[in-house]
Amino acid sequence: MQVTIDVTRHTDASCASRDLAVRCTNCNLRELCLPQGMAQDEVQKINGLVTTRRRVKKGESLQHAGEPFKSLYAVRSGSFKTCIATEDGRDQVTGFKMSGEIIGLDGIGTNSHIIDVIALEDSEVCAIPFSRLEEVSREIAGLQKQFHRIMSREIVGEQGVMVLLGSMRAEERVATFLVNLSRRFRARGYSATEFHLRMTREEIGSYLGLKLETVSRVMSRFHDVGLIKINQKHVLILNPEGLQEAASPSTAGH
Amino acid sequence: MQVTIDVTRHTDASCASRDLAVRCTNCNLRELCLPQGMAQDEVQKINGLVTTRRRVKKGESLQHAGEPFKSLYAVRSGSFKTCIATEDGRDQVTGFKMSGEIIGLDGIGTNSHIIDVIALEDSEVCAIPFSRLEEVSREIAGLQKQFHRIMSREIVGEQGVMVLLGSMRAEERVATFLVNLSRRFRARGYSATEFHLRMTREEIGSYLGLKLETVSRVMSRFHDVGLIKINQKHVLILNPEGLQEAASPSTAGH
DNA sequence: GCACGCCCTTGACGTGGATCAACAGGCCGC
DNA sequence: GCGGCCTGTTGATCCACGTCAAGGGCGTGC
Repeated sequence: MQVTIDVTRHTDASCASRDLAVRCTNCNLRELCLPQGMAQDEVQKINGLVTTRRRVKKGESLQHAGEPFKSLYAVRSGSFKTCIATEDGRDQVTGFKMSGEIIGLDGIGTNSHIIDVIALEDSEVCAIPFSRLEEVSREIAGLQKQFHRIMSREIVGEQGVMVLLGSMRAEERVATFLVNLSRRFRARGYSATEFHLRMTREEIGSYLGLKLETVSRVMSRFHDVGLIKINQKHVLILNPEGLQEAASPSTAGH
Repeated sequence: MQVTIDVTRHTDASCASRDLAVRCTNCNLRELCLPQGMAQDEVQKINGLVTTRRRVKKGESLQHAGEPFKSLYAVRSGSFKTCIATEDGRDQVTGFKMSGEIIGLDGIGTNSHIIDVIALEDSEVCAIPFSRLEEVSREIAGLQKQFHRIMSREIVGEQGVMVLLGSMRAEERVATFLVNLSRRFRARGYSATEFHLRMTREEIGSYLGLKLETVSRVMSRFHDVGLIKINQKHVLILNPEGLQEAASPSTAGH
């Protein structure tokens, strides 16, 4: 009886058995996450970096704006939205984070977070104490390099969003969003053409600088012209090339 | 005769005498630039980081998208715009860089630049070979920390622009832009209320996600209601609080 | 199994900023 | 000093998206 219960626990918690829990070496996300591109022996040296796992229930927050910055988090499972609340009451979604992605880089500059991070589903993260990360990356050049790459890619990704917000029309924004999600799902071994949106139309709209009605309308239009099949949060991409084309119109135009 | 010429050179190039040229220790920008917040003895150790100065004439480019990434640049004098050209022909200004600010962080992730950087006036930069920066920051914790801070602030700054582009109206965008410029001029010891725009209306519009006509109209409106006095590129801020209020409306509303 | 609330969809209408167009001022080369 | 070009201003019109409103599907708790 006792035994049965333990086993169930291990199963539901995936590879959450105490010892393996904090090992990057054995993590199936290592090629998406912090250890990506690092040599095998280097990865072993960073096993100790992750001190704790943390579970965050749907709707709960992982970090709050204003809190002191201590740790970065690597998403182990589930997904999150990152939001900024401005002084004047605006609240905007600035990104969605999936497994293997790093959260908390906003806190480094001022030692306190400026971004709220909220779980879109029951999720789990690996906490990486930042002072340890800095120490270890002074010793392991591969870790240092990889951390710099991650920050730089964050910067580049945001520039992409700036272009989206600054110069794309509603249809292009939504198409770009779907293509981007599709790529990220594929990179994680999921279907690139069929997936479940974890966020509401309002959250998508906030991220894309559109109102939820516009997001809904554009998706319906894509559905009507046969680019996708969409039913509430379930998405099926019927014509990936067409969607890509809708995301950056003139690309295939020449 | 020979002597006279040398002296003139030194004057015009500011502190550009060969030895001092590459010294962060003596640079009057050290509290805005890479050495900011570092201990005196640490700053001495990074003197050697800057190997070369580079002059860039107005309209010339400092780096081009697609070029291999070798160095970061610290703006020594003058100013730049950073632009992304997307595959589908869009070209958007993603930022303006002033003295003390670091350029080139976009290249770290992929080892090649994705951003074009163009001088808005005759300018000068300090080149910081990135491999040297990584080496030295493994030895000097203060440099490592400061470099991480700079990257993090870049990320946070871009999130601010995302909020601007995603949820602000035209007047708020322009007001925010002017307030931001004002702060940066003040931080550099210039007047916060009277300055010269180095960029055109079109460049401002591209950055703010507006058309040049809209930028012009909004500025004229600000002029008419007495917030600013604007004549072509010359700006005089008459009512800083009012402008701040226009930038985030409900802030002072409660 | 029913009722409530949340999320999504769809329609009708309004508007902020884009577009199109004309013109004016400043700067540069000749 | 003059003409051409680039940049900026301003007006008239248009349209993409926002706003307002109604209704429907689906999950959840009692």
